Amino acid sequence: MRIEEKPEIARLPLFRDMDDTRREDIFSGSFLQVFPAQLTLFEAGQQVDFLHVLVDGLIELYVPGTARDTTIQLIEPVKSFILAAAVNDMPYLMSARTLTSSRVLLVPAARIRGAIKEDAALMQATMTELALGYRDMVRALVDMKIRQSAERLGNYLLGYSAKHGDAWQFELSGEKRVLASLLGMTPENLSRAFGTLKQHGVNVVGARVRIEDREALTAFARPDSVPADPN
Amino acid sequence: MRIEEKPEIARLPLFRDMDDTRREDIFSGSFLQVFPAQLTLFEAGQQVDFLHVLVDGLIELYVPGTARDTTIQLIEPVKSFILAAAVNDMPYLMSARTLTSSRVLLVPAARIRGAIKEDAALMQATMTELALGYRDMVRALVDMKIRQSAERLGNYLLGYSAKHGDAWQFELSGEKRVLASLLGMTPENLSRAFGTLKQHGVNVVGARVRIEDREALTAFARPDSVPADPN
DNA sequence: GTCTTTGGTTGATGAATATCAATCGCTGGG
DNA sequence: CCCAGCGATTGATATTCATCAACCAAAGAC
Repeated sequence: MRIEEKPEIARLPLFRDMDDTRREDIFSGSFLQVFPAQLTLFEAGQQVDFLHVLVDGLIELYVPGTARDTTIQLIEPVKSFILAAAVNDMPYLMSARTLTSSRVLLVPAARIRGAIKEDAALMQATMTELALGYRDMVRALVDMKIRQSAERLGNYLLGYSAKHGDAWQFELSGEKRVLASLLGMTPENLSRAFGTLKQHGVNVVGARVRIEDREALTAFARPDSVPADPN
Repeated sequence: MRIEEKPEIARLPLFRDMDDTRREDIFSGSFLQVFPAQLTLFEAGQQVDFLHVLVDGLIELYVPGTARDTTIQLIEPVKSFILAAAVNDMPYLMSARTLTSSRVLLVPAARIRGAIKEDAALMQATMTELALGYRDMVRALVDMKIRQSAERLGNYLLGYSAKHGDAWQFELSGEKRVLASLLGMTPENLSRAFGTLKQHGVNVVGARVRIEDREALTAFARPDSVPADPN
């Protein structure tokens, strides 16, 4: 891959501050690949070969369970994922599949590990990313423990809005069943949760969500006092 | 603090592989402090000044909520904690309190950050710790999402056993109400969960737990196929 | 020793969520 | 056009869990 092709990748927090020639070196050993929708990229337990960067599309990270999978994170472009496994050469903890047709940059994990040792800025960025990921998981865990389903949905919508320039209306990406799994509820209860939120300033038609009364929604969902890093 | 005082600290995965003189340098700027039980060490949102290493005692990390706190992790000696916040100079995401009288090594965060830049082994160990912490949180989240309360308790007991040399009997550390909060249930339901586990090979008297039929417990609790890192 | 406190347990009840089943509505195929 | 298929929704019911209240048991105060 040539770096000029994807300046957005170079602008990712992970790669932004590192040495230019070293970044180009990393990218020269990487390749961009297109995957169709509903394709499993890797499975939990497998050996990690690549750090992944989603350039375009939508990816679901999930943990396969005997009865039913549970979604851990939805990855939207442009974002790197499974950094934790890649930098430590640990087996994948989760599986990943495309939800829509996606373009993914595959960066050989060994090359990343090598570059981290050489480049202080990359190392710092890696640690920051790992720490942010950790904090995200703590937030998700607390969310799951202290809030009930409609509140979790409300918080998700507020967070989604905040990540997209405080948009007051937007389209949900992916199927609602995936969102339900991400939020730790059944699809049936997600429907009912949307119903509950109607009384708190949220209007939903199909995948289109309108936050018509942000204040009411905020009062209902009681978001974290310390908001998540938007990145 | 002099390094000879606490060789166990030097043997922690985080510090084990780093340069000896640099480690001594870090420790020379640190100090060991004794805290009584039920003392808050720091609160969520505060500025991070120290990386903490629990030398002796028992620490609870929790997220304060409007209605009720939720316990995220119990720290047993010898173990470092809040590394993620310390290395990135982010505010604490959780609060910490002693559950018993505890001795804690306080390592100035700035000194750790400086040493990481200089010492490749320390850097590698830091990244590994961060990644392991991340994975622990993912596990806890999945546990919360896919298992019900008695199963979570069963898994906790199996994990505790595994961490302590596959002991088939042991004393629970800390109050049961804290364990209940850690496992995301009320104290009442923790009692009932122990009752349920009686039928699956677990005998409990007070804080003493005996796993009398590990196979039955395992069958009931269905632990992760990929077990957690014991460290 | 008895009393008081505190954490734990037990039982009764209600709320939240999952499950099961039926139906709706869109979309693609013929 | 009509129908088959699939995701979403709605309703009825079952399960899990929290809440509220009473009680128990161990530990400390006096």
